[in-house]
Amino acid sequence: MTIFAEIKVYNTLSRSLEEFKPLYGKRVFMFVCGPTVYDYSHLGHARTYVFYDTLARFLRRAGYSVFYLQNITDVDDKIVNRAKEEGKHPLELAREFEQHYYEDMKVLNITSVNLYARASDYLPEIFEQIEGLLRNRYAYVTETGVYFDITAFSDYGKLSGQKPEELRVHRIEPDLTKRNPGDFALWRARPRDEFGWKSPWGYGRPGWHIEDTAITLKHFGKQYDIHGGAIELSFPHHEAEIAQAESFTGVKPFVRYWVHTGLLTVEGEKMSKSLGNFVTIRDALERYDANVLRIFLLSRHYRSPIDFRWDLVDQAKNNFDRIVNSYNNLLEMDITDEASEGELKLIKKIGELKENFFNSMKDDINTAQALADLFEMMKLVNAYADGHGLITEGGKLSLASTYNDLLNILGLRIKGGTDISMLNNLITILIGIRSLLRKRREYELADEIRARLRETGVEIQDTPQGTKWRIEELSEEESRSL
RNA sequence: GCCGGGUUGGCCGAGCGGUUCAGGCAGCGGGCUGCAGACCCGUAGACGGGGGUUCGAAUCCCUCACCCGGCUCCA
Repeated sequence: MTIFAEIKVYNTLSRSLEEFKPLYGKRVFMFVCGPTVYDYSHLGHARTYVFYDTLARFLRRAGYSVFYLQNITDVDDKIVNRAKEEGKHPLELAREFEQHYYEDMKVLNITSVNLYARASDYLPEIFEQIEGLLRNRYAYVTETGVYFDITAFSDYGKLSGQKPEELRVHRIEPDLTKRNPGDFALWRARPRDEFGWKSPWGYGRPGWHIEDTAITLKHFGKQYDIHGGAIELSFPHHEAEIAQAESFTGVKPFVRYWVHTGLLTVEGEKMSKSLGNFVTIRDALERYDANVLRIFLLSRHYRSPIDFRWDLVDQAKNNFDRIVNSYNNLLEMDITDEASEGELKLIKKIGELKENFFNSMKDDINTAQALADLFEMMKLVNAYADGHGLITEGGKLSLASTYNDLLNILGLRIKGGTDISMLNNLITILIGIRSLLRKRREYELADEIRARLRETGVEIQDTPQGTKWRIEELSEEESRSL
C-alpha cells in the first residue's frame, strides 16, 4: 500500500466523506471519549473501542504516526453514588474499574492507545480553562456553579445540527440560576461532605464536558485531527466541547474530523446499563474468543447500528474458524523448488485482493468489505491448496505475511499452529499409531484416539495428503485457567 | 416538537445509476472420505409500500409505513 494513502472518512461536522489530511504531515492526533469507570464495560463499549483500535492500526499501517489519547472519567456522579453504596472512596472505586477496563481492553487486543488520561489529574488545566472562559465572558458564575453561556458562542449547534432556540424540550428540571436552560455546567458546586475540590468558585466538581478539552489542550494543543466517540455523544457532549475549546482558544475548528460510531443495540434498543439489557465484555469473553468478538463487531460498517444476538456471534465464530483453517491450509502445504504457473497466478491474484482490502479500508474504514476481501483471498488459497498442494518456500512466506499483515490491521490473532515442538512430537506419535490402526481397520481404537485428543483440544483431520492436526482455539476463559 | 440514522435473499451484511445482484453463515447437489471434520466444485434466493425521473434504479426525487438514536448520565 502506498504510504499516506488517500483515506476517506465521514466527518460528522460536514456531514460528508472527506479526504483525511492531518494537520502536521504524517503525525496524527486522535482523541476518543473513554469510559466512566463505575462498573464493568459492556459490548457497546467494546464496539466503539474495537473500532477506534482498528482505525489506529490502519492509520499506522498506512504510514502515519498516531498519538491515540483516551480519557478515563473518574470524577462523576455515578462513581460518587456507587462508592457511597459500597462504602468506598470514589477514587478507590474508580481505580478498581479502571483496572478492569484495562484488563478487558487487553484481552480484546486493543493495544493502540498511547495514553490514558484521568480527569482527576487535570484539575489545574480545568481551572485554567474555566478562568479563561469567565474572563472572555463566555461563562458566568451562579450559586450552583459556573455555566457556559451558549448564546455567547454563535456556532453552538454546528456539529449536531441543533438550533439552540429550538432546544426547548428538557426532560430535567431546569436550574433556575442559569440564564438559558441549554447552558451547561463547567463547575458544579457540591456539599462539603461530598467528594470534590476547592476552587475559586467554591467547593465542587468539574462539569462533564470540561475534562476532555482540558486533556486535549494539554497534550494536543488548540487544534487536532480526530475526535471519536459513539454517536450518542455528539449532542450535547461534543457540541459542548467545541463551544468550550473554540471560545477558550479562539482557534477553529478545534477538531478537524469528528468521527462517530453507531450504537450496539439489543432487540433494536440501545445496549445500556440503565435498560439492563447489557452483556459485559468479560461475560462475552467467557463464551467466545476475543477474535470472534472483534469479527462480530467489525462485520458491519462502523457508523451503522449493530443488533446484538448470540447466534450472530456464533456466525462470527464460524468466520474466524474459516480464517484459521485457511491460514493452516497455507502453512501445511508441501514445499517445491520451482514455482508453478498456478502459484504465480495465485500470488498475483492475492496481491490484487490485498489491494482491494486496503481500498476498502481507505473508503471510510469499510471493515465489512475488507473482511469480504479477506474471505475471497482465503477461498483462492484454499482452492490452490486443495488442487495443487505444492508451493515454493518464498510463495508460502509471501502469502503468510500477507495474511499476518491484514489480520494485524483488524487486530486478529491466530494462536496454536503446528510448531510447538514437544507437543508436536507426542501428537505425531499418537497419530502414527492411529494411522496403523486405521490401516488394520481397527476403527474403534482409532476413533477412541481421535476423541480423546479432541477432549484435550487437539483436532484431527484425515485428508488425502495424510492426517493433519491443530490445536483448537481456546476461549479466553480456558486460556486464562491454563 | 426539533435534529440525525435505518428498512437488501432463511440469517448477517457490502453495494448508493449500468460489468455475472459482493462476502459470510445456514440450505441443496456433487467431489474427497471407513465414518466424521476441514477443504473444493456447483446451485438457489433480495433490495419496506406506492408514485416519479432515466435507455437503464437497491442506488436519484416525492410520498406513505414501520424501527432506532439524540434533545437527561451514557461508548
